[in-house]
Order: sequence, then structure tokens, then C-alpha cells
Amino acid sequence: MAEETLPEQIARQLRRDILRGKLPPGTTIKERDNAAELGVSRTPMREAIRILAQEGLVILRPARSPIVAQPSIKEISDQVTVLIALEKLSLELACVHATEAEIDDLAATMDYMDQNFETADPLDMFEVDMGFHHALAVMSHNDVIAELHQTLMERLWRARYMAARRRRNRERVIVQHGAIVNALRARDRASALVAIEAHLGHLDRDIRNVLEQEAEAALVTK
Amino acid sequence: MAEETLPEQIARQLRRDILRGKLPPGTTIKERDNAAELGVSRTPMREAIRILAQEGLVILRPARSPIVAQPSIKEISDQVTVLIALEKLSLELACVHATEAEIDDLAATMDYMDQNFETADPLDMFEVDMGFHHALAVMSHNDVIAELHQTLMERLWRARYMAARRRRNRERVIVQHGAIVNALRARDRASALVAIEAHLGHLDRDIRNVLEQEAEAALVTK
DNA sequence: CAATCATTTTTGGTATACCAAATTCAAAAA
DNA sequence: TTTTTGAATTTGGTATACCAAAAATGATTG
Repeated sequence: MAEETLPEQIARQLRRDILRGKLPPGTTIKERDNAAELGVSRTPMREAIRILAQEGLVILRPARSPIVAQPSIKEISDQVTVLIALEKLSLELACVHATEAEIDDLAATMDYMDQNFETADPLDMFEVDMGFHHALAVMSHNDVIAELHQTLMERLWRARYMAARRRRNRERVIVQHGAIVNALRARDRASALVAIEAHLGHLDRDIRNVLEQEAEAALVTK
Repeated sequence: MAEETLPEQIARQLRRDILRGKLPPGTTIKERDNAAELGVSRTPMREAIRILAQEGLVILRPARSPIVAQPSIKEISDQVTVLIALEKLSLELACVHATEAEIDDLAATMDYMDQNFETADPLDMFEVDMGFHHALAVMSHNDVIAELHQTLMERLWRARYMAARRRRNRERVIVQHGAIVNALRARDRASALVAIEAHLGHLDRDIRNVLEQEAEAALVTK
């Protein structure tokens, strides 16, 4: 069991191609051609395209081929704003609802990051970091928050991918994560909010820097 | 222009039937039967069902008929939590980004509510009230917030429908809305937050009361 | 040469046919 | 009578055929 439906498989394949740049923004997704290329019929391909549209990766146009979305800087920025707000809310709720076991797990993730920060691949480490943040969302014990957080993280994959390549300040990340875990253990909402605001402020700045760089690069190539 | 696609029309029809109780929770949605009933084929019906699944109104089960969802009290409560957080964030952003024209429109909506509160149908008035709140989300000038707000409001339609039948305190609503508009005009984030927290606290309580009543009613009928 | 209109082609939307998995129900055996 | 098994039916998943609208192409006319 635990199988993935055909449309989901197709969606995953397409998602990969889009995020890796094989299908650059603006590319048309013709359901007939793409279906033939993957050896499936139009029906599941159609459904896969709807899934990606829901995720914001492709844009549906009435009576026109769907195209790969080109998220504007503002869109990404808006998403970051909401992501940060969600994480702050998560942490507040987690201070009340998180179990001790969950906090232990979070601390373990933090220790893992601490010990492997220098040796691991920066991209892998970024994934672990995002796992840390998603764990916070889950610890809110509010399924809507956890789900939205997941969605936003997926939509921000490309921006995160770019941001992950930058060298990150190990001390800063570890110390900030530690402050968050300690505040959680103490069930201290005020301290937790201070800690996560400091941490997320850096995330915000990192992503904005990447966006600015990309915008400049785009100008130069014109 | 402004046409609605066939799947959207079907989805709207089904949504209506579900929310009005014609299709109670637990009902199976057989795509063949439902398609025939509406005189369309399975393909658009299938797509309509996916739309409703995305909205959380129906649950898809692998290799089984989709069924009308029965949102648990916790789910609704979780949604209200996020809705409230989004509105608070909206208001903060609106203090910075809202245009004077938008604030004027908001004030006009408020005046309309003030003058028609007693005469209009309570349900209509509740719709206007929700329009007021969604306007706040739009005034954040953050499309992600506006979209999420819309989605949550749709998912909470039933709870809102129930809550709308209760007699509401005119003075309270008008005064609270007025405080919000005034804070916006003054671009005063702190006052705005105080005002909306007071207002949303009542919304939260209203919905929780309805949920408790429904839970009790469910117990009795068992 | 440019513009416009008709024709052909492309493409998404819809209907339908086919298949496989799952459920149901009846018959047979214990 | 109860349980088991297998055949028939139901139902979602997939493939394909058809249609209408939109786009592209090209010919014709000013």
C-alpha cells in the first residue's frame, strides 16, 4: 500500500523539472505533448497540472495552455511575510500545547545541526533547518497551521534553494535555535517570541538579499 | 467575459448542496451518479470534486468514493485561530499600506451596516460584516493573505452561517468597527491591534458557542 | 507592401469507453 | 446456522475520441 497515485507521480516529476529549471518560467505546459512524453494519457496529466496550479507553480489560463509561473518578487515577499507570521503564531501555541517529547525531538534536531554544521552539505543542512521550523508548526497542534506552513515552504522552495547556498553563521543559528528551545521548555511565550523574531528577521533578510541579487542579475542580462 | 468554467459551476452547485445540508456529512459522492444527475460527464464532475476536496468540503479516499467531510470541532477551531491571526496581521500591514481611498470604502461599508443593522436580514448583514473583514485582508496589499483569508472564510461558511443567526449587539459591532477605521486613518498600529483583538475575541466566542451547542445537540440525538 | 479576412492547425474542454480494484451478495460447505 | 469463497456489480482510474474556440498561417485585396 502507501502508493502514490499516477497524477501525483506526474505532478512530482513536473515539479522537479520546474524547480530545477528544466522548465523555465513562461514555458507552456501542453497537456497533450507532456502526456505523450511521459507515456500517460491526458486525463492524469490534466489532474497533475491542476495540482501544480494549486501549488502556484503553474498558471491556468482559460482556453489557453497553462504556463510555468514566474513568481514576482512581491509574491515571494508576501509569502515570506505570512510564513513568518505563521511561525510566530506556531511558537506561541507550542508554548502551551507542545509535549515534552516533541520538545526533546526538537532539541535533538538542534544538536544534530550543531554537530554536523561544518561537515554536511549546506543544502542538506538547510533542509534540516526547515525541518526544525516545520516541527515548530506541527507542535502548535493546529493542523491548519501545519498544513499552511508546509504549503508555503513548498512554494518558497526556489528562494530557499538560492538562500541555502549562502554561507550561514553557525553560531548565530545554533544560539537562536537554542533560545527557542529553552523558551519552549520554560513555556515562556514572551521569550519565545523574542527569540524567534530575532531568528526570522535573519531569514527575511537572507531571502530579500537573494531576491535583490536576482533582480539585479535580470537587469544586467537585458 | 467573466465566465465560469463548467467544473466551477458544478463545484458551486455541490458546495451549495453540502453547505445547505442537502448532502449531509458522510454522504458518498459517486462521480458517475452525480454527473448523470446534473447532465454532465464524469470529467468535469471529477474536477469539481477535486476543487471541493481542496476546499476541505469533501474527503478523497484512494480507490473509494469521495465523501462529504465532517469537520471536527477542532478543525473549525483551528481555522478560526488562523483566521484571527491573519486578520491581525492584515490590520498591521494595512496601517502601513492601505490607501486613503480604501479606508474611505471601508468607512462606507461601516456606515451602511450602521444604518441598516436593524432592518436588514441578519444573514445579509453578516455577509456585509464578512466583507468588512475581507476588505481588511485586501488592504494589507499582501495577496497571499487576501487569498488565504478568502479560503478560510469559505471553509468556515457553515459555522458562520450558524453564528449569523444569533442576535448581535449593534452598538458593540459598530463601535468596534469604528475603532478599527479610526486607528487605520491615524496609521496607529497599536490602537488598531487593540481594537481588532477586542472585536475578534467576540467572533471567537460566538463561534465556539455555536460549536458547543452543536456538540450538545449531537449528544442528545444519540 | 501592408492589412485584413478566411482557412487550417493547435489545444484545451468534454464525453465516452474500457479496465482493474474493491465491494457485495449468494451459494455451497462445514 | 455460520463461514467461506467466488462471481457479479459497483466504482474510481485511465485512455481515447470528438468538439469548439483560439491561434497561426497564408492568400487576397487595398
